[in-house]
Amino acid sequence: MHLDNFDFIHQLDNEAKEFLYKSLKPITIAKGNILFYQGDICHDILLLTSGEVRLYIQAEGTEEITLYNLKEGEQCIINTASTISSTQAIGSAITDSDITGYLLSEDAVSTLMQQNKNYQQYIFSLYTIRMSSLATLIEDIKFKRLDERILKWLTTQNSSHIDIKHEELANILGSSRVVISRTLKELEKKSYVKLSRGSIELLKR
Amino acid sequence: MHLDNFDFIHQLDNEAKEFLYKSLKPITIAKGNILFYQGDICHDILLLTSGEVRLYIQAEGTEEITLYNLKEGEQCIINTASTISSTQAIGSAITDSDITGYLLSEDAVSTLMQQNKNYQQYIFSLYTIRMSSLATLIEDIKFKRLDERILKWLTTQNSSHIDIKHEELANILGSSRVVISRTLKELEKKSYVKLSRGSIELLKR
DNA sequence: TAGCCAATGTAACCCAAGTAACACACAAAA
DNA sequence: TTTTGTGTGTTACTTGGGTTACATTGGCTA
Repeated sequence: MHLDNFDFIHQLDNEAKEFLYKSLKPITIAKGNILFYQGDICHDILLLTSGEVRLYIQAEGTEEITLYNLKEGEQCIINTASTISSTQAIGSAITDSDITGYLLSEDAVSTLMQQNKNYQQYIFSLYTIRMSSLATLIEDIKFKRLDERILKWLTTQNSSHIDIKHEELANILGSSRVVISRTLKELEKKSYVKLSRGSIELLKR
Repeated sequence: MHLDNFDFIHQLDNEAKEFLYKSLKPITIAKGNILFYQGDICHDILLLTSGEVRLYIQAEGTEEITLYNLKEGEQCIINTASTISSTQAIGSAITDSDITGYLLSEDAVSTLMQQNKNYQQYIFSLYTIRMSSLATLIEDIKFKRLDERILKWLTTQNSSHIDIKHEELANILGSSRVVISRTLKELEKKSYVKLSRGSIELLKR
C-alpha cells in the first residue's frame, strides 16, 4: 500500500501536497516494538502504510487493555493529539506486525494544519471517530459479557480464519488466558467457532 | 459567572471577539432537561456560564453511565464534535441543575474555526482533554473497585458536604442503588464518610 | 399526630469472571 | 526417539457486584 491511499491527501491542493511529500520520512519497524509509551510526548506523527499497530492503556501492574488497532491508511489520533498539543500520550503503541510508514514532524504538521483547511477537517474527523470508538469500548466493557466481546472482536477481523493465541486475545480484551480459553470452549460447544492451536475459525451462522 | 471567564475568548483578536458576541444567543434551561440525545446531530454549541450538565451514554435498556460533568466556563466536546462534523452525538446531555449559557450556531463556529487559529487550538485542547478523561474512565471501570470509584467521585466534588441521593450516585457511576448503599455503608464503617438522608459528608483522613 | 412516601438499610441469592494449580498435547530441537 | 517448551484444557475456589424482596427511617403534609 502506498501513501496515496490516505484519503485526506486527495483533498490537499498541489502546494500542500508538495510540502507534505517533502516533509515525510519513510520508516520501517519490526513486530513487537513500542512506538511510544503512555505519558510520552510525541514529536512525529506516523502515517501507517502497511502492518498493524495496537494502542493500549496500562494500569498499575501488568494489566492492560487495548483501545484500538491502527490499520494501514490510518493515522493514530493518540499520536496526533500528543504531537499537536504537546501533551502526554494517553496510551502506548506497539507494532503487532512488521510495519512500514512515513513520519511527519511536529513542525510540518503544524504548518499543514495552519495552512490547510482540509487537513484540519481530517484531523477533526479522526478525533470524532476515535471518541466514539472509546465510548463504544466503555459500553462494551461495562455492559457486554466476555463471550459477546470475543465474538465481536472475531467478526471484525478480515478473515474467518484468525491466527491468534488465547494469551494475545486476553491482552486485547483485557482478560486472562484461562478465562478466554474457557469462554472460547463454550463458544465452540455452541458451534460459533472451531478452535485449533494458534488459530480460531469463525463459523457461519 | 459571565462569558468573559471562558479562557479562550481572551486569545481572540477584536474582530473575532466582536463576531462571537454578535453570534451568541443567551439561554436558560431548568434542571432535568435533556439538551440532546445520543445519536442527535447538534446544530449549536452551548457555552455554559452557570449550573451543571451531565453527559452520559446509554446501552439498550435503562442502564446508563456518566462520561463526565460539564461545569461553568466549559464547552462540551460531544456537542462540539457533533456540531462541527455533523456527526451523531456519542452521548446524551441532561441538565443537573438550572443552567444559563450561550448558544453558538453551527455557521458561526465554522466561521470562527476557519478564521481564528486560537479558537482552533482551543477546540483541539478540548478534544485532547476529553479523550484522556475517557481513557481514565475506561481504566476505572475496568480495574478499580466500586468503593474506590465512589471515593474518587466524592473527592472531586467541590465541598466535603455533598448533596446527593444514592440513586443518583448509582446512575453517575453506572451501578445500582442497592450496591451503592451497601458500599457507602462499608465506607462509613471504615469512617471515610458520614451518611445522612440526601447527603454525604466526606471525612478527612 | 397520624399517615404517607421517598430514601435508605439489609438479607439472601446469583452470576460472570478472576486466580491458582495442574494436566495434557503438539511441535520443534536435541 | 526423547526432551523441552509453548499453548491449551479443566477443576476448584474466590470475589465483586447485580437482583429481588422487604424492613426501617425521617420528614413533610393532611
